[in-house]
Amino acid sequence: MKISEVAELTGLSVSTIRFYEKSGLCPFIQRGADGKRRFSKTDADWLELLASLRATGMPMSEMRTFADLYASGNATIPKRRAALLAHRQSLEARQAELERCRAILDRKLQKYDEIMKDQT
Amino acid sequence: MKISEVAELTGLSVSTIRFYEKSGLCPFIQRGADGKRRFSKTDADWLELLASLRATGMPMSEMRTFADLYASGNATIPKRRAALLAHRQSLEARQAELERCRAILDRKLQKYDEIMKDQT
DNA sequence: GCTTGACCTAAAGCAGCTTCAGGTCGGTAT
DNA sequence: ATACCGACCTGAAGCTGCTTTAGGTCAAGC
Repeated sequence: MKISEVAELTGLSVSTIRFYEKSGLCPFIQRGADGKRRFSKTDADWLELLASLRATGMPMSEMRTFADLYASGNATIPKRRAALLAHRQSLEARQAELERCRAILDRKLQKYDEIMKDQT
Repeated sequence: MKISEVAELTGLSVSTIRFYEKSGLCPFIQRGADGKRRFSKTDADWLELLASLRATGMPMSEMRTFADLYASGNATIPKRRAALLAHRQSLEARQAELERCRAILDRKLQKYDEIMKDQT
């Protein structure tokens, strides 16, 4: 698979994928004889997971830790599981926070509606 | 009200509030004779709204536009309403995206569980 | 009177990308 | 053949949205 296809698949930009590789989040990507990156299915899946972690607000430092665990093989699965569980928690908090903000926006919208009605 | 109280109330940091003022998101904050900022209830409410917009991903450029409308009085309320409605839409998209990512994380967690069970 | 703490400013630093400048290929239209 | 195009490459600079730092004022309490 080439980088543009992985970008399409994961929703990450081509630049972001290169940036992630440089940052050590996926240091295992192979190169063809032409020097271009070649992504396996496994690579693509990993990048999709990275994309989800990032999209849900995991900082890069934490992603880096997670990637290092991933790179050291299956023995680290319990640790990875724990990390994901913890992140899931913080994601739920984030979702609750978004709901709270949505309520604030909705109240404001209602106020605007009232003002506009009064002025008719 | 002093800045630390508004920070407490809105969840913004003191630095962020100062930064927002400098960026023209709330250019109406009064100063006491001592040169310190004095926030009215209205100011605090406005900053709370700003905080919600920011927390839900509105870019500063858009907040700036919104703030400029706010600063030019009640005649701009229909425009502000439209802006908030549009933002609400994008917030809903964002929430859906978070749900999607959560599903990916959950699938991954389940996989980990299976692997750990198999290895028992 | 001296320290402590809340405030102030301007400027530098940081995270997480994105964009730019400049270069190498392989394919295709002329 | 050659000239051009698009996808890839690298390294470095630029951007957004804060946070941190350095350095200073002032009122209050010991």
